Amino acid sequence: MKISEETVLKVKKEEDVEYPVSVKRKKKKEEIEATKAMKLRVKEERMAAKALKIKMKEEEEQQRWRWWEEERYECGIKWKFLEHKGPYFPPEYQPLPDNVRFFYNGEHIKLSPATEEVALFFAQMLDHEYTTKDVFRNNFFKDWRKEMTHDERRLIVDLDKCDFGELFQMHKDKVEARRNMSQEEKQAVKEVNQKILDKYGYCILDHHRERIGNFKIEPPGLFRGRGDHPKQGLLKRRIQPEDVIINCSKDCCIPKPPAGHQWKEVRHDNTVTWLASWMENVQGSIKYIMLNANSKLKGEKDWEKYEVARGLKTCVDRIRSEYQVDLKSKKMETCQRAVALYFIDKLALRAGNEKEEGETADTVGCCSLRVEHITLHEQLNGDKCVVEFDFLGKDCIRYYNKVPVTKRVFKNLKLFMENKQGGEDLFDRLNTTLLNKYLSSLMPGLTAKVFRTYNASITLQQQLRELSISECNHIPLLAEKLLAYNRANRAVAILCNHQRAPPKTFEQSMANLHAKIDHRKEQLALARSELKQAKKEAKGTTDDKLQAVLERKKRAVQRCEEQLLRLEVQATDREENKQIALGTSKLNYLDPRISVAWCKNMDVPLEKIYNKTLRDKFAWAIHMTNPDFEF
DNA sequence: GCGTCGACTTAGCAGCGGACTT
DNA sequence: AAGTCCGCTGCTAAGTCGACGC
Repeated sequence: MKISEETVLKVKKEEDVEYPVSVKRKKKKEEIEATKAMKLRVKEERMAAKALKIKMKEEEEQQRWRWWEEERYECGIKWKFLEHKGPYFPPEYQPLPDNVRFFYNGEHIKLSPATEEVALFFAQMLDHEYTTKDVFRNNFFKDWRKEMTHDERRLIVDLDKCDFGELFQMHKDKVEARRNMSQEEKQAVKEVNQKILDKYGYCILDHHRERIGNFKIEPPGLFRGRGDHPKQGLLKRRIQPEDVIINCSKDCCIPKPPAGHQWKEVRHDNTVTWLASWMENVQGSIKYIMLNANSKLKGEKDWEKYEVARGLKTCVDRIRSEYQVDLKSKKMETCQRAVALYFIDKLALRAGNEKEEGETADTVGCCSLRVEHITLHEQLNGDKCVVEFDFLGKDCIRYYNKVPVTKRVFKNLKLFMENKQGGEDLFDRLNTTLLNKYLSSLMPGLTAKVFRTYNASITLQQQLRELSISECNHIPLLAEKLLAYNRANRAVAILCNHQRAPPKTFEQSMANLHAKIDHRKEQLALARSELKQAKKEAKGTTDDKLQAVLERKKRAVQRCEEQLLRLEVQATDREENKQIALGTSKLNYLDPRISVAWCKNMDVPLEKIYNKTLRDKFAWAIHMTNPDFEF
């Protein structure tokens, strides 16, 4: 500290030394030359980097498999050749050093490796809210005891008497150490990861190298369910090669299991898209290794999904009038089906499959709605026949909405709720199978979720049309066009109830942005007064210098105005987006061709809307879409 | 018909790293 | 050069929906 202060003083002193004017000038000139040269160099480097980027992009584009220009395989066949290296397994557990101790009831206990590993899973989560929940703690403790040796199990009988403090500290230290790694160390880690990716991250599918989505076996740990999950805290077992089924071509180089191990099975099923699978022990479901979203297999399916949704566009009117008629049906099943479909269509609710009680958190969709999830209001805030929805949907995200409905729907709902307790099903004669059977009879491929895709995409298209007509008198800036796009996107996200927790730093970053805006406003005021002054001085003269100054000041004001507008637009966008997640709809619900066509029409670079991942995923749409595309 | 299984899509979040600011 | 911020990516849980077996 002291040294640096002295240095600063010294430097300052040197600056103060009086040189003869000529020397000063020369020095100044040299400095200017040096900075000029440096700026040039930086500029050149940037240009070179840019050129390289463009070249890489072109090369990548050349190599891209244009599967959408090829003929499709016969129904059900997903590939003709598939070769891969099998999944990547997480590293084996490394027992703790002796100086990291576990205490039970104040007494140091050396745990067996298996017990210790599970203890560490818990210790690592101690700063998480999970570990304070009874269900989590009880589940963890139950499963932990299963891993213990006979003696450990006899001794360790109360989780509250366990002291994981040193394990927790070690974990925190490790996180800290990782954060503080030097550039070289970080680089080394990066290279190791790259090697793993190069080896395990790709497969060969019908002569093309395709990226695998999740090529890593999920590491063991404690199950983190969402919401009030009855199984939270249970031990998620370590997966061994003996648990894994490999799927690949008969005539390919069969992946080798890790040394000393064997696969559960190697099969050659080209009617499925997965490369490997295993059974997960917490829920008993099957997990898969599959291809990346930019692959042919995923892309073709995605394209098909949007084509089905577009198919709905041509018959949605017919379907709507049909369920309007069905609302009056005497048959309970038909009547309930009509109301459910009305909700699915109007509110973009999910289908709502039945779930096994006690196995998962208590969430519902349309068909599984219970009486307690809706409240009927004959009159609410000036609207008649209002249905108030309040339930937990997928991922325990709350759906809360007050919706005016038709008299008929309202009357039907009253009927469905008659003589029922809150915990009973609203649609007791309906389930998703029944609903989907009916839907597929109306149009091939039509299911409940198609309505979500259809309504999301059609909403985007309509909103883009409405919002892109500029309300102001100037040519819209890029930022304003993007705000319009985001608003259209947001309308969809709200429809589909795609929420997010407000970012932890939201208030702070908002305040920062407003401070920036205020600063910019001051600058603008200053620029304006300077412009006024310049105008005054230039008035009546033809002095070139003064005219040039005037022009410069004019431009400065304009620049300031634009920057201010850009910041204000950004603030609006961010504020409106506080609790809304745009990503999910962009990724899963919005036909990319709508966005691509809009970008072309509005002269907006696609990169402003889609990041690299999305551009790769939607390469098919980017290639085939003309500006006149209509969903 | 009904329940279960299997395959595949949809979902939010944590952590990381690169861009941007100071 | 260091610090901050924010978008991207990976992760994996949680849905949908058809097939299959009884």
